[in-house]
Amino acid sequence: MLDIKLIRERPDFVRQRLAARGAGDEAHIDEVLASDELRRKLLAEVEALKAQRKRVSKEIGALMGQKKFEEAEAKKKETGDLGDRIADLDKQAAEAESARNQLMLRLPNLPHDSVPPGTSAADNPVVRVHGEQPSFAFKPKSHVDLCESLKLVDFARAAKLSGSGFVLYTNWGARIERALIQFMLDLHTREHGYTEVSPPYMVGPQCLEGVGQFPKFADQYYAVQEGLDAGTLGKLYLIPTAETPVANIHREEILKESELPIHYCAYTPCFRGEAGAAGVGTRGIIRVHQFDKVELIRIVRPEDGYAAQEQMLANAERVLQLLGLHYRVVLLCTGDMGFASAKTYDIEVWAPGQGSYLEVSSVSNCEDFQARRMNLRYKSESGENRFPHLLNGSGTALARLFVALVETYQQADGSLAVPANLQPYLKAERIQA
RNA sequence: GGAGAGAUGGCUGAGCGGUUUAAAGCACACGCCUGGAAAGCGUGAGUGGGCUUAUACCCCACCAUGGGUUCGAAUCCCAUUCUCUCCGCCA
Repeated sequence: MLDIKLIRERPDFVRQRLAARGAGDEAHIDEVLASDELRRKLLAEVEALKAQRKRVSKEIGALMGQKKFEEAEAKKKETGDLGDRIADLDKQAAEAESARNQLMLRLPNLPHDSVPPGTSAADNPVVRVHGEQPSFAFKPKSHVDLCESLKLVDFARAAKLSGSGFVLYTNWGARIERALIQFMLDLHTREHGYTEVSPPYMVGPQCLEGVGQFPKFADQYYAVQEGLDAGTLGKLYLIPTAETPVANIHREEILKESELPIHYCAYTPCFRGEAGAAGVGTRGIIRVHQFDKVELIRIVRPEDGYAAQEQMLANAERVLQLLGLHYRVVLLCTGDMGFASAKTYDIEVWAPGQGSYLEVSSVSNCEDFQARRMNLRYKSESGENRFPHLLNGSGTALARLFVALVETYQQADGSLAVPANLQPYLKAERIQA
């Protein structure tokens, strides 16, 4: 959520930054300002009436205490219709506030100054490239074929269980998945200073609203219903990312400045409806309804936000470096950034069988956008309550990492070499059919 | 799912229609006292919003949440949520 004071005081600046996203959100600023002004006008009116009611009620109390009942009755008549007028104005003010907030919840974050202008992924500058595309003496196969031949994934039976877009990892496939999760959690907790948490995989809608997934993108996620009780539908949602529960851990709290920075990492499965995405990259496990991910979250002081983002990016890159994978880092342009983010880097890993880069990590600084939505604050040394910066980054997403790993380490004989840093976890140097 | 108890500021905890402007204690900040500290004494201090150049005044709201009764609700009524104890079911 943007700061209403900023919108009031610098509406042109806000419009200009929203326009940079190219989604037309700047058109709503006038509506926000109108409902905000109406709300304040109504508040001034109703609060004056409440002050009056309070004063008279106190006088009535005093008269009752002195047993002057007749005078008290007279006073009661005086305030007779005050209650109704207050109730009416209260309702109007609440409606104006609600209208303003509904609009505000649908406004995305303002892009940071350092974000390049652009309209699509084609405009994202490459920040750096790590390593080189591996060369093969043979034509590298797709992970789909490798998973079939090495029996890492059973696509047909996954579809039998859950329909398309789901993965049944089998035998070494399941063990690789687990090894990767364990490897990443160990790296981030032991070497990068994150505290591991294991959150619920279902959360209430306020958590999705807190990080900016609701209300605008409510059609993207799985709502849960308990048994056959339709009344429970929408009380809980399957998490689309660990960011949803973990970033919300301290919602509505006032932290001490000395508690910052907070670093969390979490493994969770992620569930995404991907409405409207049918047919797009659906072959294999590149785009699926359920995938695993190790997520990094930081809660930091505003002045530390952008330095923390660079560190998080480095933390995520380290995963790919240790696995010996070729990747590049891109900086998302204004038109390609997510709703809540002020600045986002993507890490794209090379998948030789696909002949393309796959997004495995997205590292965002949401500044105070999410903190405002979830009312998360910290008390500064000087005693004022401030909104911290919230950062999230994948460290990294599985499925696509699995694809890159399998396609990169495939051998001429159809077997799979295990990268050195994964061998202690898999207790194997090579996997064959 | 059944029965009972409960939810008050950072924490503990009183208040159960109108001198409550939410007592008191702990913790916190500042001051006095002291050689320094402790103790003692004094003062201050919650959150959000409105008005405002203002972090100054003043005003409004907030005692789990949402409704209701009343001139007036932390207090009475209803619903909901959550916590605890016991029973049932259960990995």
